[in-house]
Amino acid sequence: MQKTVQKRTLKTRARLMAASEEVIQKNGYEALRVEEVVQLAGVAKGTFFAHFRDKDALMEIMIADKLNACLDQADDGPKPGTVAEIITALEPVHSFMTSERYVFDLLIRYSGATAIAEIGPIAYCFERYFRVVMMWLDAAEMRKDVPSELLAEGVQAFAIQAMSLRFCALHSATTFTDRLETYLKAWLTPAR
Amino acid sequence: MQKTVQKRTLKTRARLMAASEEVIQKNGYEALRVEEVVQLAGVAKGTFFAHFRDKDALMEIMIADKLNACLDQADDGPKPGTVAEIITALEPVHSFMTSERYVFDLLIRYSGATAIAEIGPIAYCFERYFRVVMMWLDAAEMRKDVPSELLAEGVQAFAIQAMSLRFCALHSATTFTDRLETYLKAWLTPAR
DNA sequence: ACCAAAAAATGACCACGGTCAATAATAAAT
DNA sequence: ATTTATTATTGACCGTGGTCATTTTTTGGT
Repeated sequence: MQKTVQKRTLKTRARLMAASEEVIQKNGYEALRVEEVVQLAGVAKGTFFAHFRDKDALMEIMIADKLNACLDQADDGPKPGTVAEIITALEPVHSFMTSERYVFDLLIRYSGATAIAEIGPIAYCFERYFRVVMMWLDAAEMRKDVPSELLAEGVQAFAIQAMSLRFCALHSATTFTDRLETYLKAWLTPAR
Repeated sequence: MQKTVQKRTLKTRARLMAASEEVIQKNGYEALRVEEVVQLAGVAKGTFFAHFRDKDALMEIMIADKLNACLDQADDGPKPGTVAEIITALEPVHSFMTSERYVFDLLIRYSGATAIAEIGPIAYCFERYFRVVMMWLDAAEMRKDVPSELLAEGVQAFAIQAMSLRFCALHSATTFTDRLETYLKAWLTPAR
């Protein structure tokens, strides 16, 4: 049982990803068509699906890539110590996550892995988001009656809630930042 | 400008909904095919789309229907006063929401209205969920440093988080109920 | 250099949601 | 009762994601 991977495989895959990147650059994520990608990459349709389980699998990779870049940015900057600073530090992340409705929906759908074996790139990003925030909280002046893992999970939950409402006309009176700040102050520094 | 609605319209619509109900009973929401519904209802495919904008629009209605029944149940029962009681009271609601991955995803996707004019049946359910919880919280012994609207929004955010993780193999060590209880205790009755 | 086996690529084909010009049924006007 | 305008239905057709038997390319052994 040998299972050599030919170098041509990597080349084809690279071509497909480059083509995808180009297509996304042009019209955004939602408008991406597999047909257009394979045509630009100069391969047959079947080849695409030999490299990616389905269209979503490609999207997961492309979106997680960008999201990781945003998380790098958040990770490299100065450690935020207050709620306002945390929100500012996460701004690029949240901004990308809500850049397209399609992107947000896909992120939510793949935020948890369905099976242990296949923790996807997006689930990994959420894990990273969680860890980054938890580290910040550990060093910051926040409530100490509950472990910081719990606090970080809560930050994630509230961020998702605030982002959801960003798409919602009913609640657009309050801005995303204001809403998230209200949530996080109440969550991280309760008065009682 | 007259716009009479023929009675045959109502009849056709009722047939379509009855057929949908039957199909869903048989194989669940995800497996529903428009073709199967129209065949069972004895109408052409085009007729379906004259009655519902798209497949999702039908799903919204069918799912919101069931969800409203669950909310009725929660609303009619005795008012819960503690975190544990609140979770118990909401159990039928959460149970239905996570009965199928497909259902949960659709709920999240339509939880907020995209435009004021078209607040859909699912967005309405979420509004209802929020109001029911807020009323309970008003009468319960919870933190009073923030308004109960905020508390209720938080409960919703945490419930969604806990439900998301229910689908996630990585976090399946903790049960849904335990996790939600941990969240809500920390949110509603912080020690400081 | 040649051959057999494994890996990769191909494109015709299918499933399914959704559209629309054409047709049929109904209601309103005379 | 007949005509006209409005509303509802039809089904052939399309776009797009995804499949799979077949063909082409690569690899390793001799």
